Amino acid sequence: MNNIICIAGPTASGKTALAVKLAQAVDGEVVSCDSMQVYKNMDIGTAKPTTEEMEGVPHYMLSVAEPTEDFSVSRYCQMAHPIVEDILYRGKTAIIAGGTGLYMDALIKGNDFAPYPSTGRREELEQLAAEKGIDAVLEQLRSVDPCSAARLHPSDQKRIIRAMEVYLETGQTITEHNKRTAAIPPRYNPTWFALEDEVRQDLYDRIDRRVIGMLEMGLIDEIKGLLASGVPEHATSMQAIGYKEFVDALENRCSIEDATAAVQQASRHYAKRQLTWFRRNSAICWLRRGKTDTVTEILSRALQILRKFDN
RNA sequence: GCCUCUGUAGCUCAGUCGGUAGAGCAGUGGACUGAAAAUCCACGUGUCGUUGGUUCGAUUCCGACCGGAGGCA
Repeated sequence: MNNIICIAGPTASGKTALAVKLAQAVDGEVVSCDSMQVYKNMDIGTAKPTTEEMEGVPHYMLSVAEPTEDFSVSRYCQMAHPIVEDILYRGKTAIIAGGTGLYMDALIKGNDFAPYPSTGRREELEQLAAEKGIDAVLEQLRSVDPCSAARLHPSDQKRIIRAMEVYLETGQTITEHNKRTAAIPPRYNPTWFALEDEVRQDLYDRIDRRVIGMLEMGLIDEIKGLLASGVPEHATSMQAIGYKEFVDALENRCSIEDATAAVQQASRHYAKRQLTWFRRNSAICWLRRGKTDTVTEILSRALQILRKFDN
C-alpha cells in the first residue's frame, strides 16, 4: 500500500474525520495541510481538530506558528517535509489532509523555495502601486520579464508585485524560476483522494450550519482574545475567513448578523475555489459524497481504491 | 370601503417618451509556484403579476382583477 495518502477537498467536506479513520485503518499519522490551522489560538474558527476528534491519532502541522507571524508555503514545506520523512522512516503511512491546495502540491512536488532576506522590496512596490497605479509596476515587469507581464492579468496586483519582487530579490525572473522547478520530478507519488458532495447545496448547507456552530462554541471570545493579546487586525492570520468578518463586527463596522452572513458567504466562495484547484489534479480519486453517506461508508470506498492500487 | 404607491432575473432594483429589457448581489466555470481561508478573470431569456382594450406592434398607454405597502374613514 502506498505509504503516502493525500486527502483534499473543500472546507466542511469531512476531511478531518476521514483522515482519522483512514489513519486507524492503515497505521497512519496525519499531517495537516491548512494555511490557517498552523496558527496557535485559532482553534474554533479554523475548525482545527480537537483532541477528542483526533482519537489518539498523531497530528502534525497544527498550531505551529504564532498568529502574529507571517506564515507561507515555503515555511510549510520546510516544516512538513521532515515530518513526513520521519513518519515514513518509522514505517507508518503519512496522511496529508487539508484544504490548502497550494501547500499540498508544493509539499508533494518538493518545490524549492530558497529563503531570501526580506529587504522591503515588496513594500516599495506596493507603495509604487498605491501612488502611480499597478500599471507602473507592470511596466517595470514588462522590461525584465515580458513573459510574466503578458501572462498575468493587469488587475492581479498581488501576482504582478510578487513577480517583480522575485526578480529584484533573486536576480532571476519568476518565469525562469517556475520553469526550473517544473522540470524537477515530484518528490512523492501519493494516492490522492478528494471529497465532493454529489449535491453542491449539501456542502453549502453544512457550511452555513458550521458557522453557526462556531459562534456557539465561542468564536467571538476567541477573536477577542487574539486581539487582546496583540494580534494586529491586518496580520495574515486575521485574513482567515471567520476572523476578518467578526473583527469588523467587533470594531462596529457591521453587525454580528451581517458578519455571520459574510462568513457563510465567503466560506461558500472559498469552497468553490478549492474545488477548482483540486479538479485540475488528474491523479485525484474523487470520493463522491451522498447526502446520507457516513464516514464509515466513505472510508470503505477509500480502502477499496487503495487495495486496487496495490495490485 | 375609498385614495395613493407598488408588482421586471433566485434576491434588491433600474429601464423602455410604445419597437419583447440590464445592473449589483447570489449562482456557475476558470486561473493560481514564497500573503493562497489570499489574489484575479469570465458567464445575464426573464410568461416584465393576470386578463381585456387601444395600436401595425404593449412589459411600456387605458380598464378590470389578483398580490404587497402606506394613508383616510
